[in-house]
Amino acid sequence: MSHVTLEDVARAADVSLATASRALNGRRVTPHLHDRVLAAAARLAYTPNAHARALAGASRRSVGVVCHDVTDPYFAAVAGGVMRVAADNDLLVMLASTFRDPEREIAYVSMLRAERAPAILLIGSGFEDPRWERAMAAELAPYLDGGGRVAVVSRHRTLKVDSVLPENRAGAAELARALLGLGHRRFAVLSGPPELTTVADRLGGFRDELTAAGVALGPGAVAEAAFTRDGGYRAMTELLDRGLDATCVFACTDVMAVGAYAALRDRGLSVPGDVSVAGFDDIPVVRDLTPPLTTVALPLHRLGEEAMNLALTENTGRRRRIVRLPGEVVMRASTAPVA
Amino acid sequence: MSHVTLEDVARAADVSLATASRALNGRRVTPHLHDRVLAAAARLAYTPNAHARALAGASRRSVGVVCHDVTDPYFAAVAGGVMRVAADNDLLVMLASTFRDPEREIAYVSMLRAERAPAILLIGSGFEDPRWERAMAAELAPYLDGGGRVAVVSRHRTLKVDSVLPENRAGAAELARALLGLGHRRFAVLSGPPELTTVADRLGGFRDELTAAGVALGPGAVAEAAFTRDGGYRAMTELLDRGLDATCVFACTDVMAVGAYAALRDRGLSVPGDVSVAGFDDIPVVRDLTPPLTTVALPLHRLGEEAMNLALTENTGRRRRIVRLPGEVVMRASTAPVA
DNA sequence: TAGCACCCTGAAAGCGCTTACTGAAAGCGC
DNA sequence: GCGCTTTCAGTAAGCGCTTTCAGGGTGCTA
Repeated sequence: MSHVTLEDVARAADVSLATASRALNGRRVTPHLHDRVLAAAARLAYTPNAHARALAGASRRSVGVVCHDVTDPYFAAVAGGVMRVAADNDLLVMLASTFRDPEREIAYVSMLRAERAPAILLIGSGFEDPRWERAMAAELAPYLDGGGRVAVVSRHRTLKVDSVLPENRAGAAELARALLGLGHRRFAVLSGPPELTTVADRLGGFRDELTAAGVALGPGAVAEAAFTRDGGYRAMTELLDRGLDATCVFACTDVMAVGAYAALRDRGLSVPGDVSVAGFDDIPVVRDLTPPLTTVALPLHRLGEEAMNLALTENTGRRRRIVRLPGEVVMRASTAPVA
Repeated sequence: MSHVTLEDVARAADVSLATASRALNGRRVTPHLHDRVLAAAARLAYTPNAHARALAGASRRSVGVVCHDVTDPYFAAVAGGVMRVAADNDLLVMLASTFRDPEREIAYVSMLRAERAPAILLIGSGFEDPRWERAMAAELAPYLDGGGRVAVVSRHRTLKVDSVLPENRAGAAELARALLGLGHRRFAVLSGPPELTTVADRLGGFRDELTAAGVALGPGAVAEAAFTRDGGYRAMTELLDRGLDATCVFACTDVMAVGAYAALRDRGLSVPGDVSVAGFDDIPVVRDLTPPLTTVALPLHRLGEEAMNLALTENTGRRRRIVRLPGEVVMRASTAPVA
């Protein structure tokens, strides 16, 4: 496990350590020596030790990212934006998937802190648990004090850091209007874990708009489940078992809508013949479903890109920066006018 | 950007650096001092500097992973397996998405080498380009010599490292048999970039099995495109434009099959009424397509998990380890018997 | 030719941590 | 009670690199 060190290179090139370092880092060095160092480095297959560099004070080209689940198409898309920016800037991404475990999320932030990553990204809805919030804030505070930058995507309001926020509430409201415009008056909702802020926003925006139009969303019309395909399946099935009395179902995420399609199909119901279905996010696959899903399209890649932009640039102002990205309702064939 | 250091903790606890270090690392220390150190560390919100630790010789808990595109459901699923094992072992994952750029892949391996990651995973088909192969081998050799571990998933044979190999050839052959069993005799194939080894294996296995059954795959029956949804769309459209003369289309990856569905739909053709379609991989979404896609199911999560297992354990033998994971043909409604 | 400014190179001081190694104190048998 | 082992805290030596600082050429001006 012995590595070629800068000292080896310097010796091979018959120069001092300092010169070797300078040559490799593109500082001014006599061309002659410069070439000799580079040749020696290449010959010895020298790879600088990133730890030593970091310790000696060189700035690190890395970024830490914590998300719920890389497997989920939503996060995969956002992560895609992150990776794109990272690749364009030669950054190393330290990615952690917490599998939606709040404890693990904090543990990972701690690890990233230990790595002295200059920036940390938190991707995905926060947890509305005061204890968790306090713990996370405590973890982040010294990091921020130490000059670390933090950016969050679609994250709880109470974390006072730079944020990228999809306009969940407005998007859901707009979707509600569009659905009302199709003549729907009886709705059902597939909701996610109530402690997630995203749920509160989307459900809230949707419900408020209905209320404004004089349409009520009965307590039995909302089913909760995990933000997964199977969660959507279960929630839809539950609604069906309760005796669904709705012409339109709103799934808080597209992934849940996919499960809902399956549940409806298994019951022999057709979309949108028997019931219209709408989702949220516009993950890549939903346009290829049959029927293509009506949804609120979020610029998923941009969520990741903008977060990286926040994380990579110093916040010079005194206030936290917030990038709001609007969603756009995309009407597809999964929603039909009420007969 | 000044951080709390171990020295600060030691001073606060009124012990020596060594004692502080030992206490924090769980070495034997008088309980009294032990508690004092831990209390001081907590009070100061101390986070050890991972670089300093690594430099001083502590083993690193990290793994480097390079894949083509985290956005792709196939890689997302494999990465999911990787992240799961990482989470269970408290490992930090340094993930790079190369966006299918061979140069970038080598550049990332170099970065990972600089990070002194104890293990590197290469996920996704290799490039059959001798120059690239040589460059990659040159990059890997000193890393392996230095005690680094490398594991690859679904990767070129010529890279002499521990590998996890989905049985592409056998899987494609089995699929071909199943399709022949349905009575199909005229086939078309949506193929990927020919320099990818995965393509060679899947196409080769499929074609050989047809040949063995006395069925030929004409040159015009194969369309090449990128391993993406849009690639599948384009390849399918191209086949259609050529005047598709097949009862069954084999898409080398499920993602391409998704695009093929769309292309067929746009031409008003039905699956499997007008043409049967089969894919490969069994990415999560294909069972929710209409009709659900016949495919060769690979244990995607396990690909990632097994690779991690290889990467985390020392190869004690002298030969490289190979874990072969078989695919299983899953017949769904996208393929029908020939009338 | 002497003097001055400049540009490069090399020597050396850390960055924050782990870990021999050293040494003191305590426990044991005889 | 003396010399032995054992236990555990402290001292200090690096890990590999960047960077400051000092010194020695070089080219210029006077």
